Amino acid sequence: MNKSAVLQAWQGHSKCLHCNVRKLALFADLNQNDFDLIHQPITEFDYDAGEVIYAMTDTPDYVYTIRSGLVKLVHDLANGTYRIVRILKQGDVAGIEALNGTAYLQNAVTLLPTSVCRIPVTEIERLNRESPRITKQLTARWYQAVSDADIWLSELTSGHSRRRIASFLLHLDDNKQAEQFYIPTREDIGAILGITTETASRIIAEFRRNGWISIDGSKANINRSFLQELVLSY
Amino acid sequence: MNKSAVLQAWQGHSKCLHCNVRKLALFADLNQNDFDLIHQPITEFDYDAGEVIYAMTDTPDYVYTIRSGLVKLVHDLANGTYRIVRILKQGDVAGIEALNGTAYLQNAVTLLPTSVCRIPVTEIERLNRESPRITKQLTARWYQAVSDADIWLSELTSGHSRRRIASFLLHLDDNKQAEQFYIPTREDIGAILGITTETASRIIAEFRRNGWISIDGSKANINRSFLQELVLSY
DNA sequence: TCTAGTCATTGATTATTGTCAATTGCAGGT
DNA sequence: ACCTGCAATTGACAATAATCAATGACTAGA
Repeated sequence: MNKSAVLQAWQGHSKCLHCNVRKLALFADLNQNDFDLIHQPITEFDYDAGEVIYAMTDTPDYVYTIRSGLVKLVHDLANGTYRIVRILKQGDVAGIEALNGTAYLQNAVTLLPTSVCRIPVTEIERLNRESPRITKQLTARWYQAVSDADIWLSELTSGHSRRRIASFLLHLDDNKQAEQFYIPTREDIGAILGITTETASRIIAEFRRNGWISIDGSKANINRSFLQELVLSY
Repeated sequence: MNKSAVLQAWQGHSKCLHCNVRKLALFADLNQNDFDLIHQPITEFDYDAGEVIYAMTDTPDYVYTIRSGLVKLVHDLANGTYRIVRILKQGDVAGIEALNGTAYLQNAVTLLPTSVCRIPVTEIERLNRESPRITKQLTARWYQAVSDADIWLSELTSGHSRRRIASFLLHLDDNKQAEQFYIPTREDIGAILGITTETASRIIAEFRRNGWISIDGSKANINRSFLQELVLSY
């Protein structure tokens, strides 16, 4: 496992206000006065790909905002396998369940080099008591988590694996932030869709032969129409 | 579709305070003063089995608390099939996503005769602004929704169908509120686990022959140890 | 009690996926 | 350029699940 670097730790009001991803994130609606309410430091962390941001066994004291990069939420199963329940991108919140004080529901692991802001739960609770402007964003973030979970559950685990993979690729394409999107390893795709690595590999290789997807390393482009047709017909 | 009956509509403070399922529900921590803040009526509805409490296409103006009965959240897929993403029981909240104002994420359909309280979103928002006591419960309910979705996603859609069914039966047994638990139709079990009706039927019939489950109509009992072993080994 | 309708079960067959194993491709380090 | 190691792909075969079809069981009404 690689080492992570702490870039900056600051008293909330100094830098958050001018953060260039804030408009996407949990603090989108806060103003100068709100930031002055923050007592504990908000810390920025940088991770290499494959590092653990938090584990299920960690005390749930922080919520994380993703500044850049990509994060998978990994649920370990009793039989030694694992499932990936969501992928988070810039502006998304990881570990919002810490606000309930019980436990993190999954492990958060970076897929790419990733930068996050670590926000103490105590500060979010304080803001929620003393400023109305965080409340709407919190509701939106909870909604996002439930909505994503439900969509993954209903869309990505239904039908044959060919349909699931097509559906997942379309989902990645919908959420891409550049011309290409990051395509996970075949093993991770298997853990997302509930199929084996080999099945994932076979079908993606087939899509590639069909010209429905072009892959260069971990970047990919798709031809949406063929995949959309496949999703509907199966 | 059957007809539903409105039992009572009241100004919040009069009956909620003495409601016998309140301690389980969203209003668990509220006091007399909090109830006095409620302006719009909270209405109790009774449904027969198979009725729709709300549909995805409805305007998301209400959150529902389940007083008794059982409710399935049904996500319709583009290809005409459907998936069940959760089952809700007494004390659970249905439609919490209405608080984000966008849309209901699924259709809520009763599995048994069911009684609910319909709470206007405006009243929850008012309470959230004016009383701190609802905030903790709201967080807990959002957490519950995310947690349930993630558990269903990771535990119930992993492995072969024999394992999934065993896992689901254990889940039902964990959440039972009496000696027996309600076992869904084989079609619904299929829609929950992402398998066909026939496969669900075959495996449950097999479990029955093995003596791992006994079924009387829609009520069932299980022998946990055999099923637990199966979940771990697969 | 009889009957229509729905749900559950089972059989036969095909299609899909998992499993085990080998090979190929590719990136980083020397 | 040459290893080394991991990821991706492919093959062969077995296991599992879907599909199509029929039968049995049960329930609400007539």
